[in-house]
Amino acid sequence: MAASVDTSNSSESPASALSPGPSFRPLYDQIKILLTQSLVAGEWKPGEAIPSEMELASRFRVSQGTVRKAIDALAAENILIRRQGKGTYVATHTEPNHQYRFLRITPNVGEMVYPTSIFLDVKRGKASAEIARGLDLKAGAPVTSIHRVLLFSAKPVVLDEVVVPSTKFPLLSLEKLEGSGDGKKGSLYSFFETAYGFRMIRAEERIRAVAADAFTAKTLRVAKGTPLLCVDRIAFTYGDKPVEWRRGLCLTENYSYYNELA
Amino acid sequence: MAASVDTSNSSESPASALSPGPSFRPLYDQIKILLTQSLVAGEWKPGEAIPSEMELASRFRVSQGTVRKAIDALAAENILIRRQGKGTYVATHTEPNHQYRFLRITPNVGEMVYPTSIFLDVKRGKASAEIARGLDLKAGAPVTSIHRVLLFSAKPVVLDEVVVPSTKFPLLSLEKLEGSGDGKKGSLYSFFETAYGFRMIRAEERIRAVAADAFTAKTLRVAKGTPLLCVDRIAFTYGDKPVEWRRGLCLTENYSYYNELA
DNA sequence: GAGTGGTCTAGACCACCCC
DNA sequence: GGGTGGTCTAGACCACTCT
Repeated sequence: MAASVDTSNSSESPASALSPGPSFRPLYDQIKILLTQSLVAGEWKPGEAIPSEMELASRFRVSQGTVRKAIDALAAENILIRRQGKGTYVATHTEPNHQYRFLRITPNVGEMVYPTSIFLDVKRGKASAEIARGLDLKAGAPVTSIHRVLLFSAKPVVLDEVVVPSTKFPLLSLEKLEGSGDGKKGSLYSFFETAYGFRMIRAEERIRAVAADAFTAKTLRVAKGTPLLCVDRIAFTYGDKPVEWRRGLCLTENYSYYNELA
Repeated sequence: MAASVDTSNSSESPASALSPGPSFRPLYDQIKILLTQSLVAGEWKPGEAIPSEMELASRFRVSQGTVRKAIDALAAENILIRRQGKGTYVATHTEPNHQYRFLRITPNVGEMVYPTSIFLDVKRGKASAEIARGLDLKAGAPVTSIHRVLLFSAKPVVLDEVVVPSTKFPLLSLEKLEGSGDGKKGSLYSFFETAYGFRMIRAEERIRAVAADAFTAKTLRVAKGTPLLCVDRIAFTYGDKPVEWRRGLCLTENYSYYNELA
């Protein structure tokens, strides 16, 4: 117990000796870190409720308002979800709302439609230099790659290659992917969460335009050389650790990549 | 004065009769709206400081904490900027930090580099159906379009077409664009702000892959048919009013569109 | 030192959910 | 009715900037 906080916020204790030092850490920031640690440690699992603000306040020996501000920050990052009158929950890709949180491919016209997956194969191999760099692995480290096609309104639109470190995702196979409840429908992240306990909280993407090669063209049923979006993604879990590398080749005839700039 | 607020927050007053009605508007939300109105009315101009939290609190007859929460929201939307010890300022595209806030084209490797503009021409014409829809105009309304090339490290990378309603941007010409202090360097939005008082606060983009046509290919010095990113953008001012339509054709050999998903 | 934003507290009360 | 998040207040104190 007695998990109280560094209330003596004076000049001492550089904490981790980085840049000259902020030499000042707001209390709510320390609380936020403690909450994140509990999340990483698995104290509260995705979908579960965390303790009430009052309880956390007394546990950390701060006021409710301070806990509140810490939770606000985590909620803004989509790591926690507040539900008035019920409690605060650990976000999960399993819920319908958050199933496709990272999906930016949308129809050019009409209502949103969500894709279904067709898995082509699952292979084990060695990380290329590019992938090793992105996933923070040694070059040549064992990785597992998944190939799939995304169907929108029953038509093939995206050819995906998904690469994860084999050590973190053991026993990954076609059967396991298709056997899982949310195989065809439901995002991969939902599967990663339930099957391996990895929750993705953030991702970075780089988009380029490329010409379809023979295989891709055939898979997406277009002419070789057709311009496609090439979307490279790195996804991160708690603690900003990269876990997944992904390359999507996307036909943008009837769909496009939507983005809001603020 | 006496600009006080609807403190009687009871069930009455549907305000604008939309969905069944939230029938509850937090005080800070009303304050936020009042602040936005002052912004729209030009009471405080881009770059200027707004009154202190204390002063606003007494003006609106609420506590400092409530004003604070309203300002927090506007700061999160990049509409206001807080500076500890100095005051709260109206955000502007003029400042170096915010000059390229909406620019997502970044080098594949190495440090960020910012583009310079070469203006090709400025023409007046009528809004196409697509543009009229995007800018919320009548089809055929008078519009002014700017063509420019963006040079990164002195090499042509983007061919831009920028369309704005002529009524809102009168007397727009090549000379005016190039004569302005920030003609070649500096974003267009900086120019729009100083020359016409329009500040862009938000934008929506749709990205597709296309093949370069003859003119574009020549301009970007690549082969006709080269795959390019086609980035369509609509930019909005205060009150979410669309003001600018833009289409950028982007060579993604050494540059790519970067995006963070959270 | 005066003024501004930033943190923290303690307590009252409201809106929502579920029993 | 009791619990949870959400709003609002009033006041104390801290950190930063400028003069």
